[in-house]
Amino acid sequence: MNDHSQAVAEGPSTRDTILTAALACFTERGFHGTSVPAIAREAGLAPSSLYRHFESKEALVNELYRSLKGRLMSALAPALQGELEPRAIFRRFWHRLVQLARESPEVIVFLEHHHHGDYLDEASQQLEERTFEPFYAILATEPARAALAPLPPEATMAIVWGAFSGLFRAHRLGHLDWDDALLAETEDRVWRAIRRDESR
Amino acid sequence: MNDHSQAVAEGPSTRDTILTAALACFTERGFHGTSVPAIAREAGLAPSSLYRHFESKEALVNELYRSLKGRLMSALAPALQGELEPRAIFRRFWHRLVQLARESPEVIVFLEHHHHGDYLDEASQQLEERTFEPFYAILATEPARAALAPLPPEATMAIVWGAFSGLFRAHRLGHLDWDDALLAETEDRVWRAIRRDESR
Amino acid sequence: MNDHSQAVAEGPSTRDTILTAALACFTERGFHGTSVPAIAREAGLAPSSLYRHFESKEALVNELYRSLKGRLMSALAPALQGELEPRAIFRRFWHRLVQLARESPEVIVFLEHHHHGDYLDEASQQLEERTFEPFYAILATEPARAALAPLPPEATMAIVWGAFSGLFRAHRLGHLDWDDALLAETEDRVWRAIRRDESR
Amino acid sequence: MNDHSQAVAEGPSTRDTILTAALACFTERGFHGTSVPAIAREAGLAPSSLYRHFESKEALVNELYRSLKGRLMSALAPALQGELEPRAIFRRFWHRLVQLARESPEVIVFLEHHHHGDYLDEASQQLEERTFEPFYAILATEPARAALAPLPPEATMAIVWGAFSGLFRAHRLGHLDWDDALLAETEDRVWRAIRRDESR
DNA sequence: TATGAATGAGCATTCATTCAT
DNA sequence: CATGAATGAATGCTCATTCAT
Repeated sequence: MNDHSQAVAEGPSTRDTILTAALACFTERGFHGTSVPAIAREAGLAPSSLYRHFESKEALVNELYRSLKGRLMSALAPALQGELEPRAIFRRFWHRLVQLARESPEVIVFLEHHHHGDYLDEASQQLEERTFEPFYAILATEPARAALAPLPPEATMAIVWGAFSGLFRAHRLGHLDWDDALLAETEDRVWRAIRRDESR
Repeated sequence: MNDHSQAVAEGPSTRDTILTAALACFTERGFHGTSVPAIAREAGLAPSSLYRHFESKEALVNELYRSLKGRLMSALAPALQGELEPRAIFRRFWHRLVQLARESPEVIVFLEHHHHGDYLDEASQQLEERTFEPFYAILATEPARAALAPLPPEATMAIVWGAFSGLFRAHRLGHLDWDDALLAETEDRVWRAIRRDESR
Repeated sequence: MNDHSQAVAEGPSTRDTILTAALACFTERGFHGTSVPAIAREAGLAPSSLYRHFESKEALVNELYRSLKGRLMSALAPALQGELEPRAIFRRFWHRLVQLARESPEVIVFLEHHHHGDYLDEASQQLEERTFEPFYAILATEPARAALAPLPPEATMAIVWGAFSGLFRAHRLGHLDWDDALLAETEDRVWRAIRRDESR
Repeated sequence: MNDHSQAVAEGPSTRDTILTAALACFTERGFHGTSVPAIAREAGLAPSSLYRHFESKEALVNELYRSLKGRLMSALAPALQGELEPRAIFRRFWHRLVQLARESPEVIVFLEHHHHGDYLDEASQQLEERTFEPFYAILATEPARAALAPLPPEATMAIVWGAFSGLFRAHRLGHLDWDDALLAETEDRVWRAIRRDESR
């Protein structure tokens, strides 16, 4: 059951320690504001040791970026499972998003801070494009078109994500207490922005 | 008419040249990603010459930050002049915002990118808080409370600014053509998000 | 007469100080064995100051290489002026070479040590090819062909330069006192190696 | 016939693999230009594994240096066996040298490149001095003194080795095709440089 | 025997800044 | 006012080496 014969309580791998440290640093100060020694310090390693695990600082952000995009995508994916009625999908989408933001706010902060840096490689940039692909696919379906305002899909997504991001930031800065009531209320509000007028 | 006795066609002051160059650099690569030599190059000066006009790189961002916050604030201020009916205020607010984003997108990009960097001094941070003060004041008035959804003012502002910011970013990335029709449509959409249900 | 109105006794330019320091270091330890801080120390500067004068360590070696190749070439050039009889040319060639080796042995050491390093750029490598061009041209003339052994020109040059280089090295290591007598004797000896048998 | 009881087809020992890899690297880039990881890569080992076989990078060059000096010395030794007439000795000496250069050019390149590096230890440096000892001994004998030009023995050796080295380098760079004819011709030429005038 | 992990020292280079001119 | 020269500090990264496994 374990690759050792004894059930040792293994701590996180060095690699993961570094990723966690890097996430903290990049989130707080951005890519250029974070030095490799700073990450190493946070991880409790010598700077040179980072290079056994990552080829370069750039390779490190990219790895992190992809990993967090992955977490975002898999957090959102279940929103498309179950009842496919637009209103329900949106509700699940918003709830998943808020849940992720509550559990792992650094994921959101990092991703908001790091899209389109020139240090992101091709793979990361392509991933960026693909993040919302399944949702764009849904937006193109007939039921969705019937339920939603006749906006370009990108505009719809921009409003939703933008509103979420604005609320998240206000919460982060302590301006807003994002409790369940507010969560429900804002979800409803954003839905009103994007739904077709006569719809529920 | 001129501060010199002769009517010389003066270009922008060196100081302004530097600010413009710095805006371009900071907007593209962020504070930590921008070096003083890079700004100097953009401004057509020697790096050392910058220090005749600004005490340090930090002083420069702060000055720039305040100047651009000022531009944002004075772009929005007229939204509060004239008819004070909430719907109308919001319409003017949104239109002013989009107009600024069209004319000087760097202002928006810079401000979105640079709030809450640790290089911002006390004055800048206080300015950040005060940006929307007059609008928060309006939100507190009776007519506004009657017209708008019963959200915390910060939530209302977060939704509005967030949606705008999301649309702006999509436009910047070429995902969205933000023409007048879309401007009008999105304005209406965001209004629906924040208005009290039964209101227009 | 001077670019300043006063006849100031100017020391060598910083640039030249660096080149001299670099020559000493590269000669003693080679390119890879010489660190930029070492050169800076030798030049009495901070390491970072080197970069105001040279773009990189590589740019520095290349500059040095070209400069010393130039000194070698202009030391040898006069060997082709005056009487063009092969024996006389060779004598002048050898004397010039030895004179340079006596006055500036580092030039010879450096050039012997640094041809064909992978840090030499295109320009330097082309210069390497051209060093002996005028002498190859002479070797192709009728009088030279008549006076010299029927060897490929490259073989003739290889023997001459090789013998010189061997003697120079022995001298450097203290194995040989290269006085005028030995100079004359070795010149005669090398000539015997390359002359046509029946010639003087 | 084998040091194991079974007739296993053993490849070269790891130690030899390392020496071979190191030879290739040092020959191409010099001591300081070659990193331990580079040697390890060439040898198909992990860098740390080198230290099981050699105490340090310096110990490795020194071992290599001595081994190759040994190969040079034993390649030349037979030149002193058989007929001891100076002309014949020289001919065998030259032929042996060229043969070694053809079979194992890296030996020559390495030795030319690595005499007198400061990383050579006492033992290696003493070996350097002793390389040509038997030939210096011969040069001191009566028959040799009678047959050779009255040059200091070091000068004679310098001319011979230098000429060889020059020809070898020209060959390496592709400037010269060192076939048997040229071999014979150059041998004759160098002999003419060092023989006493009236001798054959 | 071989290796993966780790690290202190060092390297080439850039940066923000100062200062004499 | 503008600059060239200079520099201490720091950056991203590599290296030679050690050690536990």
